[in-house]
Amino acid sequence: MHSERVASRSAEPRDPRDSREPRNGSPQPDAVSLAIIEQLQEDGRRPYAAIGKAVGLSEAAVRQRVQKLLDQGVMQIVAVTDPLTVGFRRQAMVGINADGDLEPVADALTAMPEVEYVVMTAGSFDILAEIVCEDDDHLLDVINKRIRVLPGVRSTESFVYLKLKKQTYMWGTR
Amino acid sequence: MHSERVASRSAEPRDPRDSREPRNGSPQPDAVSLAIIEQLQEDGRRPYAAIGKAVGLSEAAVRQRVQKLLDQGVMQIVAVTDPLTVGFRRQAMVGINADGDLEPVADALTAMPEVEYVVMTAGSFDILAEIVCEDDDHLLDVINKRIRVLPGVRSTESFVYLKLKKQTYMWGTR
DNA sequence: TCCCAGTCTGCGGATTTCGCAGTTATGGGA
DNA sequence: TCCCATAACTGCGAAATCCGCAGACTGGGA
Repeated sequence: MHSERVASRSAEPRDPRDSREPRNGSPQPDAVSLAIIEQLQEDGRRPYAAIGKAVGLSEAAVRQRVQKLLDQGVMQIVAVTDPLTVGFRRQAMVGINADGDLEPVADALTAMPEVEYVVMTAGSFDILAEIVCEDDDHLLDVINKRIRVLPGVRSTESFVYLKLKKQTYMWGTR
Repeated sequence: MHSERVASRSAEPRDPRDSREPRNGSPQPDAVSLAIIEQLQEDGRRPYAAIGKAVGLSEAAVRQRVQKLLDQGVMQIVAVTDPLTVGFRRQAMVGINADGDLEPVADALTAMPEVEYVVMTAGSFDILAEIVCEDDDHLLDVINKRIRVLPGVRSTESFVYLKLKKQTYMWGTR
């Protein structure tokens, strides 16, 4: 039954456009690793043997690949919740405009524990940051006293969450 | 096998104001369950026995509570990645303004596989939606042909992702 | 007081994880 | 082309974990 071995490594094209991605040294996962990630996006606790059966590898091989993906930071296996249902009362997306290099601003945001998500964007905001707080006072404090005073920050605009409708991590499976 | 459940939580079928819930089924997990969630936010594969030691319960009790949290849709255990590092080339946040009831618009967005995140907000956008696509054409198609034509949608504004700086799921631990 | 539903504990048996040694494939370099 | 170093995969036994179940405990409500 080895007639159909999955092209496991560099035998496969691995996408011609991946020439630039030298950023953090984390290479593009190949097709098999993507399949493993998909399995774990469906159920983060799925046994390695079951994953192996699905992607055509032995249990040990899956285990080694998962460990490598975790070590490289390509993937994390975690519990996710809707913060609004577990005690956090105020959540907001904040659009930020800043002068000059955005990196220091983004790094400062990243360092804040209330900030869960930071992304640099093209468009009328330079940075989007998602904030999770316990109440209005807390939220106001973070935005007003900690974000708006960061060097370079020119303006902010806040979008307070009213209801989370969808939160998926299964983009690979469609 | 494992619990194949977990998946079908996207549309949030539960009404937040539902009246009948015995005790623990409430939208507010108790302190012990929150502690369990925190453990699993650090490592989604942490053994039940280790969690039990950390929160002061037996292995079996932890297992039962985790299963209930999963069944209730309070929490999911999944693999998360930065889509930009695993093959998806274009990602964007889209701010949407619409007329009248926003629910149908939000539901339509929720039904789209490229839409990973939908939240109704207060502020100059009514809805924020995060979109994951394979390339520019795909992204344009989703925004232009599928979102902007939804009944009630008045306008959209897109923020294309340049670099994801932070993505955390450990708000509980601080 | 009795009953009931919900939760916890303890405990085997089944399953999974883990570490390791051996084998195979890949990519250069001489 | 040959050969070696590295990386990846497999198989397997031991240890750890998961899982289902039965019994005990608890806090209301009738």
